[in-house]
Amino acid sequence: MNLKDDQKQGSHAAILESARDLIRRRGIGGTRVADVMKGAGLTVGGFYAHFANKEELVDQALRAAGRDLVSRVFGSLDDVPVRERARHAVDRYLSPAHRDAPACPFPAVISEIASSAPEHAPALADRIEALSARLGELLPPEVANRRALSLALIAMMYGGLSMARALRGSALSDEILSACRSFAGALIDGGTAR
Amino acid sequence: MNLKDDQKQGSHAAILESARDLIRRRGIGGTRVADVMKGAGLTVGGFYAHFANKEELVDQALRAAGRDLVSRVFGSLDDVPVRERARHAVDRYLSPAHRDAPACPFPAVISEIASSAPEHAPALADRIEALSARLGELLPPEVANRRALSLALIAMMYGGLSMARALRGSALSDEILSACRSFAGALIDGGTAR
DNA sequence: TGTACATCAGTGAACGCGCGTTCACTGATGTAC
DNA sequence: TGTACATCAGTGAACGCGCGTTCACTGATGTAC
Repeated sequence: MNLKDDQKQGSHAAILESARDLIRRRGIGGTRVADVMKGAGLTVGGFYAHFANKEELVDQALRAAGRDLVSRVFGSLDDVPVRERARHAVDRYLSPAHRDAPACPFPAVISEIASSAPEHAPALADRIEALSARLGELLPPEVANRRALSLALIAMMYGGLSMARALRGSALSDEILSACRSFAGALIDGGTAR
Repeated sequence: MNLKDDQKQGSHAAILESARDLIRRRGIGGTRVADVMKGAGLTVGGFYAHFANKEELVDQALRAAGRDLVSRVFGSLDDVPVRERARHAVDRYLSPAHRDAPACPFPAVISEIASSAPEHAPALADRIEALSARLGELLPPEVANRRALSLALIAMMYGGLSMARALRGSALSDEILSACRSFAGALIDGGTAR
């Protein structure tokens, strides 16, 4: 592993990082290869020495961003009481802070996958499975139908965050986040009694 | 009102209808002006006699599609018992049939509004308000916090449908829809007891 | 150690294509007399 | 009623721009001897 290789590896990581950031903020269609490279401190031409094409970059960026989300929003909850962990994670995801500086790529990307980029559906499915498995672990111990509840919660979290992002700056945006936090909490707690 | 005017009005309506259909299926970015006109049985050039630009078309199409949704998915529930109406509407929205032939433009559009088409945010806000008002009316009479519950339900419906559409064709897609139907129902019924 | 050559990450201009928009033109409908 | 002209919805080719991709080139790093 010589200097050249180190350099190339570093560039590769920087390109991926830049892509993740842009995709989160602008979606797939809104992310330009030239901008990704600029964000990594490079110029367009070099891109194709790192990735076969934009599609490959997007796929890898989506998977990386999804992994990141699981560990950042749903991780480090060890010092939170067991039965409050899920609620904690949900509140974190549905916070105004997360709306404004999203760590989650899905809101910007799911509808594109549905309507114009079906080639990324497998990456999405993988990430949703991972997310739901993780959220399932966080649910209070008595919950029986963990998987179904996780999926429904993810739908509400994703849906609420997406709408809130689209309406950023309005009172309605905050209202949606808070309504979702409150009823997601009700589902988590109610779930313990069923 | 002569023949020419009739003709132009008819074309105008056909263009809007075609745009609504394409937007629902492909989103804003995926909808080409030329395709819209083709769908209306016309050619590109004539478009600008009807709309100032693509943006104006999209805005009007979104508003029309939203109105349509409210009346089609949340309408004609008169013969359903009062306390089952909301559940009925939610089930209809979250059905596989609606996933595959969407009457709802939001899944294809919300993330675009968030990331690259903020000019349509007002149209979206209007439609969400209308939807939540309508869903609020359908909730069982005892529900207190109608507005918050409506918003949370809309988030879950929208989120679930969007994910299901992106994953169309997989078992996970059906699973998400059914999980959302079930927990939306729990929220509606649980809401009556609170 | 020094010299000549090879490798290869990155540059930046150019290419091709798709798509929104423009515009000169057509032909059917409407109006004047 | 018929004829000449005006209007105007719609046509289709062309334009301009943005963006993904290509490619000849540069210059720094690595290798052979």
